[in-house]
Amino acid sequence: MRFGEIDIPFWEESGHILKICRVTGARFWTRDSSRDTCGDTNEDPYTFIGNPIIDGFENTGKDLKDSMREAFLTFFENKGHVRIDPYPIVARWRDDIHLTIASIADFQPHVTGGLVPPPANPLGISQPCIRLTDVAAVGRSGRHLSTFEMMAHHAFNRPKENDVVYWIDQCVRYCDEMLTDSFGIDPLDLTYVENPWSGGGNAGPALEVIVGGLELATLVFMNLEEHDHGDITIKGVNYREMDLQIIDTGYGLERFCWAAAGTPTIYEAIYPESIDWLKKASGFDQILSKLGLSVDVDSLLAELSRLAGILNIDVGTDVDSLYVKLSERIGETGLDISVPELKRLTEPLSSIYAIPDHMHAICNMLGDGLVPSNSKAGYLVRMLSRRVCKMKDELSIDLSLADLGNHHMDTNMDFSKFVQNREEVISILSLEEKRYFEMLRKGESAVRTALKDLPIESIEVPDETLFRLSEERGLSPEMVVSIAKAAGWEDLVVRVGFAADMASRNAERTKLESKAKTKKRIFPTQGISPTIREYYDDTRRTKFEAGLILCDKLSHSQLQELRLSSEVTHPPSHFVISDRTLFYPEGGGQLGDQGSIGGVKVVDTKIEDGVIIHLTDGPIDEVNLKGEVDWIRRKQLMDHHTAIHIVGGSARKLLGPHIWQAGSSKGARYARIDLTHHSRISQEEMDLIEDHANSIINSNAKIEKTLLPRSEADLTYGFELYQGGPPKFSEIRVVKIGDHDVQACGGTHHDLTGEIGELRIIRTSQVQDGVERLQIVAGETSREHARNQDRILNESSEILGVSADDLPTAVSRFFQEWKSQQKKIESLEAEIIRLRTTGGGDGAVVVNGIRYAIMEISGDMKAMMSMLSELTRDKSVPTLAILGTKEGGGKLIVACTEETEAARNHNALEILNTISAHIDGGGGGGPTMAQGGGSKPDGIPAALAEARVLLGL
RNA sequence: GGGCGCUUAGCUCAGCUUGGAAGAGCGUCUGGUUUGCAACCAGAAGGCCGGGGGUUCAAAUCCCCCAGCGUCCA
Repeated sequence: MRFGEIDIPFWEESGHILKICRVTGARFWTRDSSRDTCGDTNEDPYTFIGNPIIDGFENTGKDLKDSMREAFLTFFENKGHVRIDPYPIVARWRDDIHLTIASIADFQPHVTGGLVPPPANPLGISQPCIRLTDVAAVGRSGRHLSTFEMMAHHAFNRPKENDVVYWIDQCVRYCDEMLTDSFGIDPLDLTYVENPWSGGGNAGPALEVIVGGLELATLVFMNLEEHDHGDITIKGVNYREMDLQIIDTGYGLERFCWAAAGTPTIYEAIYPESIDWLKKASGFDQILSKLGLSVDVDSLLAELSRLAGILNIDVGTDVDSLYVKLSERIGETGLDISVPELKRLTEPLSSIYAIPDHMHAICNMLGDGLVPSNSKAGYLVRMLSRRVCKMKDELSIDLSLADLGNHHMDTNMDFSKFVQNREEVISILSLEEKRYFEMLRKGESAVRTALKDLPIESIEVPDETLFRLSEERGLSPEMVVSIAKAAGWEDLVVRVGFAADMASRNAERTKLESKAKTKKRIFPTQGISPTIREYYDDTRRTKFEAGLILCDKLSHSQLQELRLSSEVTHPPSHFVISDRTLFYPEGGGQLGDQGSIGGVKVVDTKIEDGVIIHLTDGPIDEVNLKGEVDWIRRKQLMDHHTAIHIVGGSARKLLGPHIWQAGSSKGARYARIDLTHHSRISQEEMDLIEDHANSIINSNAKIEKTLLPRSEADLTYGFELYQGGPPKFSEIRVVKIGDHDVQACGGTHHDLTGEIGELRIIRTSQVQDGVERLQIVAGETSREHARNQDRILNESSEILGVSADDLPTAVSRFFQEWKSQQKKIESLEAEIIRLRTTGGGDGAVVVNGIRYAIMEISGDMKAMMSMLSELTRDKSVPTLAILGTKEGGGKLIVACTEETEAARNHNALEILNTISAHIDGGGGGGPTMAQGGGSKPDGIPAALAEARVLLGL
């Protein structure tokens, strides 16, 4: 049997026969001996529209989803599966994806990698998921969703340990029984298509479960992992059998609902109220009646949905050519509609369908405490919000994004389960809409500037311009064209196929970027067992003894790859590895310890594969080492680290559950913490957080550090634990500060908060949109900071001769005076120039009707320029002026009155180039105006003298 | 995480490609005009061209670093 083929006793018992699909060539199993397509081809239209294939569900919308989910979970509970609560939609336990994209994602990589046991085995779950790869097709295809729930039953087997819950045969039996018995699907309608699955380093056989042209579920039997010497080769990659073999199923809740409701599109099955509401708000009925279609609208919609489902809409699909195809296909069914008519109907309709879907995703993400941003997961909420804003504007709906949010939460969600409160979600939506309008407003002038050289009668905007406006300003090609039309370019249209080109351009770029960078090993740590870490036992101990394992010189390339922090004052020359140590290696944002070991100085400490590396300023020649950690530095690092936890907890308490740690750094001089927050943190909020944090210090709360198994830690504290990022080990070190804050953390902390003394938040800044950085000093650095501030104040006020209290007023007064005096000097200089130039000025002679003004003046380039313009402006007095100044290394200007004898007879640039040699300089300009400078100011008189000789004066 | 862009008058923005006297519109002020106006006419004030380096005789303009803001992609 080849990989991917599935032959189980169930097939024969239940009367399934193996067939090859006439269209796709796929192997599939069916009970229907007359069937010759697998069910998922472009020749298999939906059969359930207007004719539900799932029985027993009368309702629609949220109620339908709730009862469908319950039916699924109950079925599997009755089959011995434990029901598990869904995980958050923001996948904070993973660092490879931002959002939960499948039920199995909940258990990756820790459970699927065998590091941690599953929460139950077997288990049933309905996991809300978000996938944005096909977001462009949502609302158009009739079946695509960005948010959906993946219902699933999972089992984790270890066949080598004789621990097998169930495998392929039993899994298919469960599936088949549920679909036919519980949901009343006609067994003859069911097909199981063999379609092996591989991805993310794993692979296995899989079955797609198709009913009525719709893929209702996928059953994956994950039993292979990538391995260089594996004996199974798939697509050129070698795989071997895994110790852990996983039943990974996925049943589309919304698709079940659709099949049970039989509505024209999936959207009407799950968001019926929202769609009716949006149709009313947008006057969709009027749009329809204006079209004056001769055909019945409902049957047209049903037909559209069936066809749009078959026509594959992918990212980058060219929508225009799709319309042409769609119109042709509808024509074949006897309905007559032109492409423009079709567009006018489906454009607003697809928005009405997509808005509830997008709002569902948005509310889920915000409810989970996600903050909109211009990068990472936060960008995904922003992108969806902007899509909704745009669709809503195009529909001319007089509702705000917040209105849509309120309606959606009322109609389609049970918001009580979310960490974020409803008011906060609404205020974030209002903020996002404001930002959207701001972007549009700024976009208008950007479009005008970008198009200013484009002829007004143009039909197309250059591709490059559209790409740039889209990437730099967030303006889609449609927006650009509509703005440009309003500004005068009335004939513009978006080039056919442009969207597809832009998508493929992005795809191309992404491909180039995805060259995986693997973390390189810097030190020869292979074969060395992990160093025994003694710094956790007693955080106050500074002296220890250890045995030497390895000491070697640091190579040049090692030094370069180390990326030492600025707190490392001496460059290291050697590295030392011992069997045990008290030195804390850089990790979790806390910098490495310093001190001494074996008689040499330790300038920094790193860790690689559990082996701790002391970076030293010299070699070690003894085997039994004595080490001592620099306690003053360590104490300061602990002050800062514990303070960061306290401040993070305080911010969370005061600002809300959307506050997450987005990064942190703790050095000896100061520490900082990056927090997700939707607005800038004000001075008042900063003060409140500081006060709250200091009250925690003053309460002298106990700091407990305990080691817990991952699953136990998850269960006890939830995902809030992982502020510092996804956990990497099966055991979690939990640092709990009284009742204030609890986090997974490997850093060194005090035992009591009072040991810090005091902390101060000295600065806030924005790292990126949606992420605020707080700079913190604690303990000794806090006092140092205060002293330093005092010193700056004292020195400044001493210079001005005022008291520190009067500093702001004094500085402002001096600045004002400085500005007005500058003005006065300028106007006085101008006055002097006027006086000198009226009446010809000194050194001016008139020859053949041309005035020659050649003189040295005292003043800068600017003064010289204004004098020059005084001299050469008046066309009734043709003038050649040559001015020089000794300032700035020597400057020369030559100019003649334009359009006069002076300009016809003389070339300013030639004169300048001849005389500028005297000041060792050069210059440039045109025939009527040239300027230059040099580096020998004393040559100015000689230069001017030569000019006189040159001109024969 | 990876790009790209922006920062110039109180506000909105040109100018940067190709270095050579800092611009427009709106707003403000003064004067004129008008029954009236989001009116018109004439004039004026208002700029560390984000900060710091560099190249150059000369930088808003070219190069590097930093900061703030925006945006796209993952």
